[in-house]
Amino acid sequence: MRVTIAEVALRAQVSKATVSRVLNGKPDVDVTTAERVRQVIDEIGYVPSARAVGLARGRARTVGMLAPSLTWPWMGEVLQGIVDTLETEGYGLLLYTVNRGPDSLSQFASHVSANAFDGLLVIEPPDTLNYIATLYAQGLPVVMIDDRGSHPQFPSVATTNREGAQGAARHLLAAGRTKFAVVTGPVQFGCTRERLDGFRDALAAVGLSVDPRLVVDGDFTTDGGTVATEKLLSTGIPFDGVFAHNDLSAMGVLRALRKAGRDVPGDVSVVGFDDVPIASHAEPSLTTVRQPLQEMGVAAARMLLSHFGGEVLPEKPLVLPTSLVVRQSAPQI
Amino acid sequence: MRVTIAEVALRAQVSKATVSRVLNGKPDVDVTTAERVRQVIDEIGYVPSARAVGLARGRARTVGMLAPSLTWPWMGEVLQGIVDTLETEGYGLLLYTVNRGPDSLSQFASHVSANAFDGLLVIEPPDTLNYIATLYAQGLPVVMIDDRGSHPQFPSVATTNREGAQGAARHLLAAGRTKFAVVTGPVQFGCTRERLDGFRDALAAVGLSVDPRLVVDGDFTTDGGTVATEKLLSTGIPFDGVFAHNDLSAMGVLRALRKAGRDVPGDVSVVGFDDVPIASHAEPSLTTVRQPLQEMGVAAARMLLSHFGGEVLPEKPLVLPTSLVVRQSAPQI
DNA sequence: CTGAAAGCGCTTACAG
DNA sequence: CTGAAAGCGCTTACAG
Repeated sequence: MRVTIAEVALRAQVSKATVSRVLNGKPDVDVTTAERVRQVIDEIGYVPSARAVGLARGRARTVGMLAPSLTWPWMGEVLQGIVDTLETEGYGLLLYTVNRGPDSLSQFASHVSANAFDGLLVIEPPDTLNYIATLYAQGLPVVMIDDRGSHPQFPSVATTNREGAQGAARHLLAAGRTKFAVVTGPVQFGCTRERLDGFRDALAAVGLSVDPRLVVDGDFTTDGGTVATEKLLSTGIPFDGVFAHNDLSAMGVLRALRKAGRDVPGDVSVVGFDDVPIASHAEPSLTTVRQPLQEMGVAAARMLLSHFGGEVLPEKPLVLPTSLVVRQSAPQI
Repeated sequence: MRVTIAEVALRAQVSKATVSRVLNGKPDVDVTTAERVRQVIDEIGYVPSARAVGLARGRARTVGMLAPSLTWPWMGEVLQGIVDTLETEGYGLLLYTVNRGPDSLSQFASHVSANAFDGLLVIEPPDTLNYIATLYAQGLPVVMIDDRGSHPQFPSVATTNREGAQGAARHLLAAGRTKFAVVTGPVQFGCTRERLDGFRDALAAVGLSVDPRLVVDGDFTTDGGTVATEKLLSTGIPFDGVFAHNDLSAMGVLRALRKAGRDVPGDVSVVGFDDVPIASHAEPSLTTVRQPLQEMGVAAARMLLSHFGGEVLPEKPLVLPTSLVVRQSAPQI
């Protein structure tokens, strides 16, 4: 049988209200009474029912997390940051992915309506930005981890795509590279434009530019990176530095260059973006612009928690800086 | 303001009890009454409060998941299998990791006591087997995803470590390899023993064996694999096939062999275990024993769900078969 | 400082 | 077939 607050009240010879006060650290409880209640609680190992507390208070002390996929190489980092942060405050994390077609999303929607969680953390599943915006407008606290430069109209945590790309360009320049190629991310992503712009900006600052024929669309996959590189090679235009918009693409770039007999970094330097675990295991290991994924998860979770604590959610995105991780594919000179 | 069952009852001109009956598909409701209630529900978009339903019924329709780390390369696969399965049945997943020291676990314990979830899925965090066993003994439905051959005294899903290792051995034999080395997993793990035994068994069946000096302890990390391989090479004993007990180790093996000037698979064939995403991106790509991670997650979740449906949890582990994935590091001959 | 009572939003015997 | 009432296990004004 479950131990309830009534049992505690009975044994401590007080009312349930007083037990509740002690439990929640309310003021105006006699010190000795409080002590007695605490003893009883320890003795019988009482823990309040999460559901009953939630129902009475109207809050679940639970956060929902919406993620398009759990198998992406960097998702674990973000999740880990989130879970660690929430657990510290005693909050639970309800995990949703919506990759089982249309009724998948409607099921999620019903959990929202059922008030299953107090706030939502989201990594944008395809084509759900409007939906999320609606939820936010309806009063659900939402913080998005903006991995693709969507710049939503609600609170979010992002990273410095532009500055990160600038850093990549400067690093390649410092290594003496002058002829650049770019394998982009999906064109519809904001981060793709930002990374491209940043890269070009830094080159322009020293009077250089990227030959438009050496900017090839990728799709953030390894195979896409391979195909893109084959296209680059087939132009016959020489290049000695490649900036891939994510690490998976960069892996494909490495593979294609190897197949073509180009030495990395001897003939060509390669820089990726993300710093997923694979990056350090690549051959050669990958120089890349590190996204602070775990920190972004932590920041998003903190934002939501402090909102529950009474603070307003910031309108502007919280932007955490990238950093360049130098490895063999584009070594320091 | 939240729409409640009372509102529906009022508009449909019935009692809350009747609305509840319609909601839960109970028999003995007049067809036209039921229809009227359903219309009102649709009209005002009523969704029952998860907390209130949970409190009244004593069940949360939520499953807890305890995982030691979310950043392991294969964790995403397992999680994805679990979440997909639970979502299909409308169950939520509460995610816990307990890697913030001792109070981390006690916080989890209090969520257990608070009845925050109806059942627990677990990938064993270090030294928690007894604790989990206690929870199961106290009546919490538990299913463990046994990734390390712990063979717990409660329901679990596992894979064929022994047979998988046998397959690795046979594959190497078929490729004409005769002198074998092994980089093991942590010695205290059951799966390490099973993989070692299986490998030896298959060799013994054709009258071969592994030189004991060529069996080196690894620790399931890439660096551990590198160190182990350097030890193997320093023995001066020739070998032409390496079986690493997981893929991360195998990556380290590849790296060390490359550094030592040994060609893979020309001089040495290498086989790993797991088939994590990195495996296909290794250079050369890694032949490995595939663990059906996502399927194991699905199976564990299904087991729990059918238990909620009234079935008893099976005492024996559910064992899903491994399969050999042949890539360049140990090609088919 | 403390208790009785109402309320959170449902479900479930019990009557009819 | 349907409703009134009690109950799930808490919290929170309201009195005193």
